[in-house]
Amino acid sequence: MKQISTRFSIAVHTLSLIAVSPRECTGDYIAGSVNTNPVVIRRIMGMLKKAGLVEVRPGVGGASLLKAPEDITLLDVYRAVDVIEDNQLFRVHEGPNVQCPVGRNIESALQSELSEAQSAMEHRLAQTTLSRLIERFE
Amino acid sequence: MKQISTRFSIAVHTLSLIAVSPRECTGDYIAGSVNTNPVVIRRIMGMLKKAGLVEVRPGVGGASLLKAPEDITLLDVYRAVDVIEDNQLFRVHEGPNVQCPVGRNIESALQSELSEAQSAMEHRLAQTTLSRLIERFE
DNA sequence: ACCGTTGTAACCATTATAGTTACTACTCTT
DNA sequence: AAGAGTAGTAACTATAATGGTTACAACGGT
Repeated sequence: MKQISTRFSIAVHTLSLIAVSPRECTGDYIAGSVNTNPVVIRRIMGMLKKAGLVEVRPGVGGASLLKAPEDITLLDVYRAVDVIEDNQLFRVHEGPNVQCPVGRNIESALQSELSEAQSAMEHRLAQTTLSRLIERFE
Repeated sequence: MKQISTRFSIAVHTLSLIAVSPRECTGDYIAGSVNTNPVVIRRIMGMLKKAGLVEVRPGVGGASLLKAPEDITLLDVYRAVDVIEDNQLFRVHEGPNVQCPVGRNIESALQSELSEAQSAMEHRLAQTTLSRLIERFE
């Protein structure tokens, strides 16, 4: 199957780097640490900017956090990079046969359970802050 | 982003139908309830069979559960249909720069947090049984 | 004015998905 | 023995997300 995009892990990497690094972090520098193309980083930075997590100095270059690392959770990043469609982790097949009792009810019955499972995952993501992550490798 | 494949929800639909239906469930009948192509159902049935959840009578047709609905959880189904690759919900970017303290440590630091989040989701799936689901629409 | 940087658009190769057609193998019924 | 209906699979297709790439315009400091 498809997994959740590396956009998420790259975004966490990027934010960690900005938080930790003493020097100005340009897109190229970050790309060098992540080991990918600078455009990939710029795309992700655009999402992080839109989410209000970072600001970027255009022209001169360099990014900085808009929130303290203690106040950025993995859930914030996960949401910022728009990593699941329509905010629904599980996709449910559409148009089941409404003549059938199963077909008629499966969607709502499943959705509530799947939402619970998704929430459990996201709740756990919300418990890890960026500061907690970076303290492991400073 | 990509979401988790409808294979999962179709598999749950299929098992529910088998559990609920008084008549023999052929692939074509299930496909009619799910509203998809019979081959899609047969493929999923193959996975459910391999996981030991159902048995299918070849030739004559019809499927039946190999476990009681109380003993089949959503996690069992989710695992059976092989819905995430390598059993890792989150994909982490590969080959970060090991010269960089962030690049060197991000993978293991992230992996442990992401595994926790994934486990939280799967644990919640394990709490819902097929019987609990079907009692809502019998 | 120049240079390095950011912000995008456009394109491409790869991959998973889900539907479809087609064919073989199997079992029961007649 | 033959036929009808079903399961099992292979193969092909269209669609879409991903992640990398090139190219270029806009911006700001030296």
